[in-house]
Amino acid sequence: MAKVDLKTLARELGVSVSTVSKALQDSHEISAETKARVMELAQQLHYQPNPYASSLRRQQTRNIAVIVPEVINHFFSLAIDGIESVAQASHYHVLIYQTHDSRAKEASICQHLQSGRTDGIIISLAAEPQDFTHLLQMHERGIPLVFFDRVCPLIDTARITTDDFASGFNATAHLLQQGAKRVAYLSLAPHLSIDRQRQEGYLEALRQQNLTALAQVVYCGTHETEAQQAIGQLLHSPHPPDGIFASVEKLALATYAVCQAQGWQIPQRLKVVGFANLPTAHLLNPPLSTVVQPAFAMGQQAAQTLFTCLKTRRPIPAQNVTLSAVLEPRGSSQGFGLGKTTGR
Amino acid sequence: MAKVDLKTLARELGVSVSTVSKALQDSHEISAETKARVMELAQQLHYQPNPYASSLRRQQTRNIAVIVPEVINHFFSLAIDGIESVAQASHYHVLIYQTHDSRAKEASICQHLQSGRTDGIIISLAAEPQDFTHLLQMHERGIPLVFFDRVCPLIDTARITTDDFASGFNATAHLLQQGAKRVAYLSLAPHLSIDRQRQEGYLEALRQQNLTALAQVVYCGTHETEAQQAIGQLLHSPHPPDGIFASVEKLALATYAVCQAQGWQIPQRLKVVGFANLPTAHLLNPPLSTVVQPAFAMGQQAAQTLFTCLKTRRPIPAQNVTLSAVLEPRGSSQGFGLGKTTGR
DNA sequence: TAAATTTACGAAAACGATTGAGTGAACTTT
DNA sequence: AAAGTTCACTCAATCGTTTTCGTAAATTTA
Repeated sequence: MAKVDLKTLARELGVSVSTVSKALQDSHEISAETKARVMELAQQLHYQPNPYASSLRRQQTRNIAVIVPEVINHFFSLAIDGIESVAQASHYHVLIYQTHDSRAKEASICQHLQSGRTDGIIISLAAEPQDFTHLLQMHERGIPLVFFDRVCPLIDTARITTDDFASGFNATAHLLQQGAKRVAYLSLAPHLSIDRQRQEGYLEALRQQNLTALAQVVYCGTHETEAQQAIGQLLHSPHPPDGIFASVEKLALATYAVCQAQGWQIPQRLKVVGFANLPTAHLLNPPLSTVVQPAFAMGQQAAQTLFTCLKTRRPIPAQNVTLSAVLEPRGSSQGFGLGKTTGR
Repeated sequence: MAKVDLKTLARELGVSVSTVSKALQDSHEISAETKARVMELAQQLHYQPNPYASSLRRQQTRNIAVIVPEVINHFFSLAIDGIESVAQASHYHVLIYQTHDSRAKEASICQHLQSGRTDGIIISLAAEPQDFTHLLQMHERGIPLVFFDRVCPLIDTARITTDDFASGFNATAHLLQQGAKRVAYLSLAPHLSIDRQRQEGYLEALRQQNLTALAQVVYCGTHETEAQQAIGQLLHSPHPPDGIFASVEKLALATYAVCQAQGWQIPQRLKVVGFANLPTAHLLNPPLSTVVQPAFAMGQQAAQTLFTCLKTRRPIPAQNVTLSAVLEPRGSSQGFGLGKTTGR
């Protein structure tokens, strides 16, 4: 089948290219009759306007970029799901990029996106120690930017997050309430916005119980094996913890793996709570107590924020949108004789 | 910061636009000295060619589309991971679309992609009963198409799959070997390529043990709650199974959920094997025996196939690439006194 | 040294859609 | 009925690159 463009339609109908173009955009300068004729032929020949010609002329692409550490993380794939849903409804197209938590990759991706390939960017930062020049550069170029979850504090734009401090506090308080005395905090990358805030919440919960002296923050990094090593060492330290608050899903699972390998009973010997969006949390052995972020809604929110600004051609306002995460207590943090936690 | 295009560079350097363009492409018609001057200024001003102008002229976009049922399925997110990795290395950009298993959405997405927004498409089909006209239309228009996992048998192009028949056979044989007598097959959508083949394998395994009479195929659909209902009914039928082979991850998890809710012990009362790419399979209660597909490699393979054809501007050859899935036996299918299955 | 070739660049026409300005004809208005 | 409006189009420039063709000058060849 040959390609069909405006010229094709125009020739076929015996009118000019501009008439066809305007008719398809329902312009008032075109008569109802002509519009109908144009529309019909367009339908019949399955005419689709070339988005690149259109982009070039209009200076907008209807593409957005989504940059995340990795798509195989349930939190991020849920967020992408949310973004994609809104995008499809708003007739935007979603480009996906992964940083694998590398700053260099993140920077390189941003570099490429300076070209105008997208109308805006939704990003959750890589864990690797950062300078933010690549982001600042984009911001200065006026490329609309929306952060979610792992945000950049230096750039004044929209930021969609959850209440990490409160979640950190609640998770830790819950562990203490269930009878844990020595709760350790597993950190992914200490300079990451979410990590810092969750850690602050954790520390505050300890402080309120005068347990600050027992605080223990363990840096685990982004690599599975390193994380397991760090956790293994923690369990074999002179004063091992009896509770663990994992700041991210990966670390909660690493804890399970280490405990399984070394025969530590959860929750008898070690109570565990972790941030996680696992669909299998309640099927684990034991069911994992989680802090669940509304990842899908965050994605939707981020996309919505971006699209409304794009539509009105206004720059993104510097606003923080905070959704709440919920603590779902399950078997992995269950204390004994101290009241119940629901099973599910 | 003002936008910088070829004209800017040309003006600044006192040469023509075409010279700059050619210099940046390292054309032989430009002297080494001029090239150097152009390159330097381009670097300095962070020049990025406008991809849409370029696409328009060159008739290729360096975008590809990936259409999957949903990104929050570990199999698909792993595949996307693989695709994105190859794409980034090959300087392609990846557009993501979800069908949520709806034929209408799939058709609508395909309709939009006729516009030339992408150079090619990688797709895994929606589960909903299909006619394939939207796919045939794209194929006729000459849009390069690569299928993975859920393929379309009617279109002669590249198909990346796993050996579903063998996997179905092995999974079923394993259940029988572990002592199950009555193995049921949980089907997602009977007209789906993968479902049919896995079912064939299942039936063949029963046949070899003269158990064809006990075959039981249960259609569960794509909805979580419907699936759980169907499974619940199965367990309460006059002759309930003592083994279940779930054709997809979702159904394996639904089985767990139903068993947990109704107190059926796995594997004592019901042995379970399912296709799954869960990172938590070994942490479930009990650990889930899985058929694991090399999702990442499949994604890579699909992308690689597409890119090499795009590069050589040849149409996609009609080839089937079959990778093998591996059966990982765990606690959920463990028999007693009939030999061991490894733990992990 | 005249002719042929190479070198290094510029002019201009695409790619396909959008859009402001221009244009006859039909229709109002006074 | 002359002047002004509206209607329904067409013309042509434009978006930023790419690429073919043309052409002076420099270089090589006969």
